[in-house]
Amino acid sequence: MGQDSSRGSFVTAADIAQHAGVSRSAVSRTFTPGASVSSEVRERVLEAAGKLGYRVNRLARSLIHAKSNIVGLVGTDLNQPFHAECLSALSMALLEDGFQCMLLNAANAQRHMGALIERVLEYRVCAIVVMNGSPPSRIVKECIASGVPVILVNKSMPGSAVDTVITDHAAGGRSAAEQLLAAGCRQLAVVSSGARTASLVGRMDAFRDRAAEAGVPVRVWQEGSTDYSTGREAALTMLGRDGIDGAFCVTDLLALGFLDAARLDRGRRVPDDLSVIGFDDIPQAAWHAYQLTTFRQPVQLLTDQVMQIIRRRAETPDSPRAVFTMPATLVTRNTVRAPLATKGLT
Amino acid sequence: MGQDSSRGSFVTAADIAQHAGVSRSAVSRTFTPGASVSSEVRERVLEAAGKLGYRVNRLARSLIHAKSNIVGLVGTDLNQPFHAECLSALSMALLEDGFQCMLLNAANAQRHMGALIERVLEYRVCAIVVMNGSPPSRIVKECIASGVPVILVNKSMPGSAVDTVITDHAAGGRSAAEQLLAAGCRQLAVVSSGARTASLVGRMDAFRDRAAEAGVPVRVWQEGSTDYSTGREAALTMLGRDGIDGAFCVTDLLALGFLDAARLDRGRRVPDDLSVIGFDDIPQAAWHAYQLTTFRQPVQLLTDQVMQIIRRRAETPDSPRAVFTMPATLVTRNTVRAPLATKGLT
DNA sequence: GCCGCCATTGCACACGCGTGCAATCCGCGT
DNA sequence: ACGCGGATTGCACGCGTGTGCAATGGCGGC
Repeated sequence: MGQDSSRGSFVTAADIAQHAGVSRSAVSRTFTPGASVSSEVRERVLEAAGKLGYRVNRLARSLIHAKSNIVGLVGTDLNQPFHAECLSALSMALLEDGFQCMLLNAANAQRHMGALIERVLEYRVCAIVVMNGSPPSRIVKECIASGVPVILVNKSMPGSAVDTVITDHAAGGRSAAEQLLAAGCRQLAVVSSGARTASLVGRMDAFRDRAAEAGVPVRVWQEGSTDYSTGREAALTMLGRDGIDGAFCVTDLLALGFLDAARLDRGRRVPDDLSVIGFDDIPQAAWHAYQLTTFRQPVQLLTDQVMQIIRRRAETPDSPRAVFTMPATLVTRNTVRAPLATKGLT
Repeated sequence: MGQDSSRGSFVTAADIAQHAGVSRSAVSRTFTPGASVSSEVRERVLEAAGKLGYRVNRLARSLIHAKSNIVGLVGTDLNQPFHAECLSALSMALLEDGFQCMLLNAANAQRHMGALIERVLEYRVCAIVVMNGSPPSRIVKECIASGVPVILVNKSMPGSAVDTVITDHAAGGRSAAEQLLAAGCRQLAVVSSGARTASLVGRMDAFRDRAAEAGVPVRVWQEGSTDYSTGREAALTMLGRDGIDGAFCVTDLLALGFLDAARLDRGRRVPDDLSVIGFDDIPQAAWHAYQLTTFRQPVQLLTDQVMQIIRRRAETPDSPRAVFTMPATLVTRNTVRAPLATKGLT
C-alpha cells in the first residue's frame, strides 16, 4: 500500500481513475456512501486506491459542501484538571461520531478568544463548542448569523439565543449549604476566585442564599485565580481568626488548597473541626490524602447533550435554541462531618 | 460589520468584488500578503469586506496550495496532568504561530491511533505531532513518504528516520538513583507501570543500572496503568515487608499514589524513613501535602524545538531528520532525606 | 512629444472533488 | 424481436480561491 506515494505528493482521484481504467466520477462515487457504482467498478477502484495510497481530499469535498465536518473547541486553561476532562470527553465523542476537532486554546485571555473564533470560521466549521471562558457576544451572534451553530457549556449568555448546556450550579451550591448545615456547622465560609464566571457565581450565590435562610453567617472569599494556591491563601487568611467550621469551595482545586492549608498550616482536623465541600469531582479529589466530599459535574451528560445538539443542528439548522440544565450529584467522602441529627454516630 | 451576513451563508470574494466595484482578483490580492494592490483598491475592498462580513475560505486556499496550515496533534489520556500540560503548551505555541491544531484524542488504544492519523491526512495537514503513545510505524512512514512531516515527542522509533524531540530519560533515571544513594538509601525500589513506553523504560533501566553500579539492590514494580492508583498499589505491596528506604517512581502520578499509601496506610515517615522521587513535575507535585522531589520535564524546550522543526520542514522539506534530546532538571522539595555525607544536618 | 519601464488590474485557468443530466447497457415482459 | 424501466457510467459544470500572463495606465528620461 502506498508504494507509489514515495514521490512525495498526494494521489488524486484522477490518478486512480486512470490506473483503474474508469472515469473520475466512478472514483468519486466509490468513496461517496449511497452513490450508484457497480460492485465490479468499486472493487477495481478500491484496489487501485489501495495500491497508490489514495486518500480523499477533505478540503475539496468540504469546499463543495460549503461546510467541513470540523468542530471548533474553544477553551481556556486546558491544563486544569476539570477543563482537561471536558476536553478529553468532548474530543473523544466528536471523533467517535466522525467529526474532527479544531482546538482553540485561548490562553487565559478573553481578548484572544474572539480572534481565535474568527480564525476558525475561515475553515467553515460545522459547529463551535465553547467549553469554558467567555466569548464576546458580538462574535457569537455573528457565528449564528452566518449559520455556524455555537454551543456554550457551563456559560450562559442572557442577551441572546444560544444553545447552552449547563450544570445546575445553583442546586449544587444550595445542596452544599444543606450538607454543611446538617453537619452542624454554625460559621460558614465560601471560597471563590476573582473570576466572576456564571458557574462560580451561581454556586456561591445559591450557597449564601441557603445559609441566609438558615440564619447562619457566611464569610466570603473571592480573589485570585481559580487555583490551588488561591484555596490555600483563603484558608490561611480566613482560618486565622475565629471558628469557621464549614467551608464550601466552589471548585475542587480551591478545596484541595484550602484543605492542605487548613490541616497542615492551621492544624484543623477535617472533618472533626472543619467540614469542606468542593465542586467538579476532579480525579485528585478522590486521592487518599484528600478524600474530598464534592459535587460531580455530569461531564458525560454534558458531552452527550452537546453531541445531540450538533447532530440536530446539522439536520435542521433553524430549530429553536434552548438551554439544557444537568444535575450535579453529591459524592460523599470524608471531609464533611456525619450529620448529628439523624444518627448518633461520631 | 456582518450586517448582510444574516442571510445565513458565507460571503465570497466575488460578492466583495461586485460590492467594491473591482475584480475578484483584487479581492484575493488584498488578502494575500505581498501581492500587488494599490492602496486605494485595498481600502475599498477592506471596507466592503468589513461591511459584508467577509472571511477568506481557507478550504479553497488550502486546496490550491495543496497544503493547509493545520497541524495534527496526536495523544492519549489527555486528562493526565502531564499530557494536558504538553497539549496546552503545544496548542498555544501553534496558534501563536498562525497554525491551527487538529486534536486527535486516541483514547488509550494504540489500535485507534493509526486510523486517526489516516483521517487527519485527508485534510492535508502540514505536520503531525505525536505527543505520546505509539503510532504504528507503517503509518508514520507513509506520512513521511507523502510529504507530511511527523514529529515524535518523548517516543523514539528506532527503525526509521523521524524527527524526534525527547527528554533525557536515562540521565534523569541515573540522577534519581544518585540522589537516593546520596541520601543514604540502601534498599531501593523502582515503580513503573505495565506500559512499556520508551520513556518509562528508559528512566527505569538507567535507575537500575546506576543502583547496580553502587551494589544496591532494587526491587521492581511494573504492572497496572500509569496512574495514581498503581502507585498506591505498589506501595501497599512493596512496603509490607522489609525495609525499602528509597523509591523512584517513574511518573509523578505514581509517586503521589505511592506517597499517600506509604504515609497514610503504611505509616512511613517521608523523608525520614523513606525517600521518594518522581518524574514530570506536574502541578500536584508541588502541592503542600506532597512537596515531591522530582524531575521537571522541559516542556517549554520540547515545545520550542517542535515549533522549530515545523518551521524548518515548511521551508526545506527534505532536510535530514534528527533526534533532539533535552535535559530534565531536578526539583528538590521535601521527599528525599538530606545527604548525610555532605552536611551534618538532619 | 515619444519610448521604455514599472505598478496595477483583469482574464482565465487550475486546485480536487461532488453531482445533475444525458447516454448507455442490461434484463424482462409481451 | 421489440419496448421499457432501472441500474451504471461519463461528461461537464461548479465550489471559492490563488496566480501567471497579457493589457493598461502613468511617469521619468531622452
